[in-house]
Amino acid sequence: MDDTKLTVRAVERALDILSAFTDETELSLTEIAARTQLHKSTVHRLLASLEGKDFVTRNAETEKYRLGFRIWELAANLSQSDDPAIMLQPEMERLRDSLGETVSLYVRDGGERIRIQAVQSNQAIRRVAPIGARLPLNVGASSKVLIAFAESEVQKQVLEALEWSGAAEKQSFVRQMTEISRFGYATSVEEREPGAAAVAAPIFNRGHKLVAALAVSGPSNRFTVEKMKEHASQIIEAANRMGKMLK
Amino acid sequence: MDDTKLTVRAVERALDILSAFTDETELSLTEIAARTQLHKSTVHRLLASLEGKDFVTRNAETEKYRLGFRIWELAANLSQSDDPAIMLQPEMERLRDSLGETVSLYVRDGGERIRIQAVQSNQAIRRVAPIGARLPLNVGASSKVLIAFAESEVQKQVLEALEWSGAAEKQSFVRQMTEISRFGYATSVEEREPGAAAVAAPIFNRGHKLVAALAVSGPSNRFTVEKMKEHASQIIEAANRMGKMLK
DNA sequence: CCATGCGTTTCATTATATGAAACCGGGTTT
DNA sequence: AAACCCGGTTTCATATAATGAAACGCATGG
Repeated sequence: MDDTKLTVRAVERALDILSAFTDETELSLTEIAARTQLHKSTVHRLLASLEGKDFVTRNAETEKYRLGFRIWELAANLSQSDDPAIMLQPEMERLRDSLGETVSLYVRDGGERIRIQAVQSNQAIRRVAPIGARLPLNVGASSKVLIAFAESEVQKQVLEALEWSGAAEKQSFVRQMTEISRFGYATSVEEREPGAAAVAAPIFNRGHKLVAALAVSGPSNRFTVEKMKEHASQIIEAANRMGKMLK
Repeated sequence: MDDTKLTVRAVERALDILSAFTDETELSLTEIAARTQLHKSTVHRLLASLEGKDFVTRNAETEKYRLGFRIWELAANLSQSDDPAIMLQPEMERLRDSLGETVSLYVRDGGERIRIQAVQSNQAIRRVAPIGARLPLNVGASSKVLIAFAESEVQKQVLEALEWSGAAEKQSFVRQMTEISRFGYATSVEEREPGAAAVAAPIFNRGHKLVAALAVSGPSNRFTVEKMKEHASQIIEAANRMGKMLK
């Protein structure tokens, strides 16, 4: 076992303990021990350290542990961050590393969608589209998302833009939209570019307003429909997390 | 050196690193090392652990470290807490342990103030007042705070209630109010109870609305005017932190 | 009164965190 | 270019410090 550890086990364990509080707001020592698969004694010591630094406190009534005020302090100094494109980048990289495909971020600007951030897949064959690119809003997974979750007014506009096309087209369009808003994500296969496929999910800010679409895209032979469905929930989760960062 | 350590040093250090981000949103490894008085190598290992668990990430541009999304996750699950009296209790205990005096929390209800939470000094001689007690709004440090930082309408009401008293009284009252709102805290010595003194600071929620007054009180011989002034900033800080927890 | 469950403490044993020093890469200066 | 500096990263010998089994204290309640 020489897979050189460049991390500190005790710290990782302590952080696991903190992470346990994503599910529950209050946990007893033994509950924590159970969740983290650590021995009581260890958890106790770790909790003592966390409590000493005010990362957790005990509810004097229930004797259980909960997150301490230091988390607030950190979170406070955190939300005032600046450029969303930069803020969201780390999370996008996480997703890229997890799925191995290019991840992009789009916003809607009138009848266009603009690619405001991207982290490239590091695989040999990959989709490329420059940051800042202005793309049509009528094709592509992210476009659909940006429409399906937009205010109804925007949707009306888009529908009117379809004026020239047949009633069947319109109907299909409407059905697609309802489906997307139902499942929470959209897919596209070779819509804008031959050989390219993508999944996209909406990003809502803390005020529940649609602000962007998060898209994962790759070559359609590698990025099959099954794979896309398989990854959808993960992408949606990432989008949710990202949304929480935006006010 | 047998002062039994029931804490884990590595963890404490890691938490110190996290705490460093209360001041700055972005720090480089060496900056952190300087602040925490730890050796580069150690910081590096600790940061690797923190990064692995997504408590910090690196801004891909600047190569510097910043807080990771796990902090958001935690903070998110944190803010939905329920009863302010319970939420704020740990922070009040901190203050009590630091100053050694009884800490109370008051809200205004019409022409009264209500004590909604308290953590007692553990010293022999101590001020006592039961939770839920409804007290007059015209005397006491916390009363003054609850008036001085209230909407002007409330202040007008209180002033009208002083109708019967002389113009000099009124003027003195107004001057006191402006002073309090200027310095951010109020004091009282033997106003409501002989032998008792108190300092109070306002608690504003995240919407900058006055929601409560935080008071520290003790016997006036022990809790002198000098001591009160000395502790004022600490009390104000605690009140600020507590306010951040309330939406 | 004895079981049960939880938090806390002790303690020997060894894994494991530590920090000095060396290393690496990329800028900047000479 | 060579030399230098300055971040970040890795290595490695050392003893420090984290570990977990077990025991303890202390409630609660069967």
